[in-house]
Amino acid sequence: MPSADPGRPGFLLPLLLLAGFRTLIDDLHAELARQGHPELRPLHGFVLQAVGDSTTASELGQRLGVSKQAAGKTVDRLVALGYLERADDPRDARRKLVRVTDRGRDGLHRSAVVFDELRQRWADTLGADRVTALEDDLRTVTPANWFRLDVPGWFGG
Amino acid sequence: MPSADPGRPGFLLPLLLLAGFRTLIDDLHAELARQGHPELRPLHGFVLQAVGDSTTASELGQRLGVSKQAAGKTVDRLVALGYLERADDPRDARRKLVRVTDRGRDGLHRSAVVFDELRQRWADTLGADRVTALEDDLRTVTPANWFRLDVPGWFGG
DNA sequence: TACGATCGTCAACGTGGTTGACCAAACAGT
DNA sequence: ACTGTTTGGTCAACCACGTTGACGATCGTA
Repeated sequence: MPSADPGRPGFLLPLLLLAGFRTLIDDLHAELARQGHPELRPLHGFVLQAVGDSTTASELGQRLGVSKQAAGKTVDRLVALGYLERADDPRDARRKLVRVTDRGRDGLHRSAVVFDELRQRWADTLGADRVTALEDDLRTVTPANWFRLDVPGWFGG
Repeated sequence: MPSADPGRPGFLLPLLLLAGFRTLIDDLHAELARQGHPELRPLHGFVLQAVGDSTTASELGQRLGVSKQAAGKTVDRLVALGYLERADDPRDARRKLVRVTDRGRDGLHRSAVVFDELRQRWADTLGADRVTALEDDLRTVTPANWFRLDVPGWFGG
C-alpha cells in the first residue's frame, strides 16, 4: 500500500522530469538559434544523432521506433533544410543512403558543446555530485538503451 | 569553460529525463488501460487536470499555453470520449463552460493513485531520500509553476 | 447608444504519426 | 536460369495537435 505523502504527490515527479527535459532542450535551441541554426527543432537533433554515419529511411525508422514512411518524411524535411542528403547505394539500387551534411555535422557538434555547458551549469547550481546522482538514479529506474523518438505521436496521438 | 567529462556527456541528461518521464507516463497509461480507461492519452490527463472545477476553452488554452482554438479542439475530443462536458454559462451567453464528467473524475482519481504508487516504487528502488532529492534538485533548476502542455507541437512543430 | 473587447467557431495550413497499396530491385529455391 | 518471396522507397488517405486569420454574437463601458 503506497502511503502517499500529501506534500509529495506522485504526479509531481513526471511534471518535474518533463520540466527539466524541456528547459534543457529550450535552452539548447535558443543557443543553437543564436549560433546559426534557427530552424532546427527538438526532434531534428535526435534524428541527426540517429543517422550516424549513413543509413536508410527504413533503418532510421527502426532506430527511432516509427514507420519507414514517417522516417522518410522527416528525412525529406531535413534534406530541404540542408541537414541531410540522399545518395544512391552503389551495391543495392533499392536503397537510398541518408547522410549528414556538413551543416548537419556543425549543428550536431554545437549541440554537444551546448549540452555540456548546460550540464555544467546544473553542476554549478546543484553540485557535481547531485547531477551524477540524478543521472545514476534515472538510469536505475529507466530501461537501458532506450531510444524511442515518436514523442509527438506518442504524447498526443 | 565547461570541462566536459567524456564519461558524462551533457546530452545524456535530457535523454535520461525524457526516459524517466516516459516510463512513468507509459506505466500510468498501461495501468489506466487495465482499469477501464484505454482511450486516455498522455495529453488528456494533463488537460483534465487543467480543467479543474469548471473552465472555458479560452481559459484552458491560457493555462495550457496553447491557443483557444487548439484548446477547443482538444475539448471536443474529450467530450466525444466522455471525459468532459459542455454547458452554457447562465451569466454570459458567450461562454461555454467545460466540466469534468464522472468518468473524467474517475480517470483523474485513478491517475493520482497510480502516480503515487509509481513514486513509491521509485522510492523502494532508489530510497525515499533520493527521490525527494531528485524532486528538489529538479525544482531548483526549472522555472516554478511551469505548465506548458503544447508538447507535440513544441517537440515536432 | 455605440464602440471595443471577449468567446466560440470555421477555415486553411504545417508537422508528425499511422495503414494500405504498389513498383522495382534483390534474394533464394528449384 | 526462372520464378516466387522479401525488402526499400514512395504515394495516398487519414488522424491528432498545433498555428493564424476571420467572423458573428455577446458583454461591458464610455
